[in-house]
Amino acid sequence: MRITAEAKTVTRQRILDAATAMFQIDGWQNTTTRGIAVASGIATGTLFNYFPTKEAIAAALIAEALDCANEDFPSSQVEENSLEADLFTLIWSGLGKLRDLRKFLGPASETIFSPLARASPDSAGDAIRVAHLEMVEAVVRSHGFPGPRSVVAVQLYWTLYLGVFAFWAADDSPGQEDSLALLDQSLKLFVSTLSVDQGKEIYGRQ
Amino acid sequence: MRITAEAKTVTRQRILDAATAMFQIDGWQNTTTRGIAVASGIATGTLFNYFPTKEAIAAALIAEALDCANEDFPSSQVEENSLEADLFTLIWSGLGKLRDLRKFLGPASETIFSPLARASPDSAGDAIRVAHLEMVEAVVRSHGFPGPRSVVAVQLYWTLYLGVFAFWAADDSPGQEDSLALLDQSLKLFVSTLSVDQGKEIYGRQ
DNA sequence: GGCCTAAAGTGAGCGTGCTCAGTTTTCTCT
DNA sequence: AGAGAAAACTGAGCACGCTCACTTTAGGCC
Repeated sequence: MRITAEAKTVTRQRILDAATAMFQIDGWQNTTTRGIAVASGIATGTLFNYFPTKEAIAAALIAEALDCANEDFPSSQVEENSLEADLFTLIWSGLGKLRDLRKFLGPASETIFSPLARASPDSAGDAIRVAHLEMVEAVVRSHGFPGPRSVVAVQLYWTLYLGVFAFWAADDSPGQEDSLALLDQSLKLFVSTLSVDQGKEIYGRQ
Repeated sequence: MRITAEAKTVTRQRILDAATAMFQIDGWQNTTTRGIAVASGIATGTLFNYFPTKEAIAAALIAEALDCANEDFPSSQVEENSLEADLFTLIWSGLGKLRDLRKFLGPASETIFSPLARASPDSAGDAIRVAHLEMVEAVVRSHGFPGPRSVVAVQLYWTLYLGVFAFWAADDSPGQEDSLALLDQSLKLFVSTLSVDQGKEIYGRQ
């Protein structure tokens, strides 16, 4: 069964490669599962032996890129960095890895990441969300904040992250500077809620 | 053409009524456009003379409810209220009007509101977003903050609002108290960014 | 090699959301 | 009222994502 297993990973990769190319050229909507299957040299049905849904294909591409960024992260961590700076590095490098996929990420992610429709908790994007939140949790703890966060705090973080993600995916400002500003702002807000959670009403407004 | 026009509004309402019932009973996914058409006593094709997409039907229901809340709002405004309190009233009463639709709002809104997929700017949910943002803009101005907001500020608000909306739609805590907490927190954050805008004049008026 | 089991692959077919050429109804004008 | 134009309605049909009963192939065992 060794040869078969190898063949499967090869086929899987052929699917991902074909999908990447087709998504980039024709966009998310115009790329059909039939098309991906043909381009990968397999039948339609076979495609769904590898990925349960069309979204799962995109999710696999995204997960791969973000995992790569997550692995890079610890080495780029510097002790003196603030929590904000560390989170910034983590998130921005993640987005960097996704740059090639950016053009079709918006439409594709709609179904994958949407915080709405929690009805299907085992969806394709759930693993990505959990993995990312674990990374963030680790970073937050490493800066001396107590864990685990409350439901509200986690929800707030994920909301802000998705907002940045969505904005970045469609951001055509030079160097994505608008996205940088939004990320900066969003992280400030998130970090400030952590202080409130701790019980210190540090967070002053007005 | 007067009779026809009346007949059209009647039919339109029959569609909306049938859709509401079916969405509530069978859920968003299990309700088909064919089914709605039959229940409304029209052909499938005719349904799409009234609403361009399935999402547009749900969007119409949502828009109706929110418009209703928007109309109620000015009367419930008290001069001494803080900006935060006013926004809270506006948003919470909007969600209140949506209570009946709550069960299927999540799945339906996914496609309607997703901040991702900005590719189709004339989508069904766009009008709702614009209308809501105008209301918020008006409230913010009435409290002495300068408008119009920067792209980043607006994006941030909409992100937070969607986060609250999504959480609320799936929130089964008694009295939706978790949603209340999240909304409270989110509004604090948003208001604080307005202050920052004013102070540093980075993202401020144009 | 010659079986046998299970894994892998297949593609016709199902149920969607949505379209559009053709039909029916409604309104206008004389 | 009758004819013509415009508006509204119709449902067969398309393309899609996905399924599943079936066929083909691979690997272990004698």
